[in-house]
Amino acid sequence: MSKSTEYIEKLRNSGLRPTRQRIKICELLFNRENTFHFSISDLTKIIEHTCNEKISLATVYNTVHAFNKKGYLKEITINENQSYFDTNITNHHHFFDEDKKELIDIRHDDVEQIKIKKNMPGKKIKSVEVLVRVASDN
Amino acid sequence: MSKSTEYIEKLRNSGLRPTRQRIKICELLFNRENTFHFSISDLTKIIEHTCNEKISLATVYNTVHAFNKKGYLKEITINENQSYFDTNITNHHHFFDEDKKELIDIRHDDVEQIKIKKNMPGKKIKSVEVLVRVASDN
DNA sequence: GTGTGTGCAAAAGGTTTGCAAGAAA
DNA sequence: TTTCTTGCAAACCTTTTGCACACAC
Repeated sequence: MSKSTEYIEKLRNSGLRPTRQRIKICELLFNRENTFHFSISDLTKIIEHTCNEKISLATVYNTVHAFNKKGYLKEITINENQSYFDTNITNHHHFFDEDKKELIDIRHDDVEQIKIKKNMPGKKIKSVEVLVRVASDN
Repeated sequence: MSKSTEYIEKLRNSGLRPTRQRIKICELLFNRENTFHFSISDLTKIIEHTCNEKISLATVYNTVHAFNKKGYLKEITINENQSYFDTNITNHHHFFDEDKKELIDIRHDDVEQIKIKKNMPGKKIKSVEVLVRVASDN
């Protein structure tokens, strides 16, 4: 089965119509060896550079949010005045390189079990996110 | 020594001129029992409601950033499309209540030592931030 | 008086929205 | 044909900027 057919199925299975735009974005995001961290503006630049087909900004936003909602992407929590997303949806953490403004995955196994000795009555823990900010030694 | 005099000293000691605006913002932020989490728009609303004196938006931004730089405030990392700050500058973590969109401090002691088994060559760890997202049980 | 800080309005940057036209089912 | 999706432009919100005026020292 070709990648493209796979994406069409994937979209259809989650109730999203497989449009040209969504398939293209699937290819750009998920046809990769490694985890991919990106902002919407990163993604639109990639779209512009890798294809003749143009996708409107609103559609890129729609699509990324739809994928996030369906669990194909994970939003990353850093304060950089714009949203970042991650194609690695497994439970893991991040280094944030303050110099290069770059995110690096920390495998879940590379962080020892985090124990919170306090809880919030009536509330359930949805996620535990660790962000390790790093910068040049000097 | 009155609170106000205290703030004047504090400002002067860190090289900030004690202006009317800065003193007022000190009073609103630091004259509190508990930790205070806020966005700039929260703070401007408070200024509007608690005093006749008006402070321009640009000055609020300037002041909060100056206080952050001097270490009187700490910026909090959550993705809410606007910056949040914390008057608790000690090393600690947060719950984020997804229902009420509210931050709650987790004392440093309430989280067991976080060990990262991997490191970034040539980089120094600046901070380790844990965000625990919680939501209603049902 | 000198240098810093403030206020205003404009601009910038990211994101959302409303709506008409187009594509999928 | 019905429903969902796209594209565009305008609107929105937060944050930053430039500059003249005011204030602290």
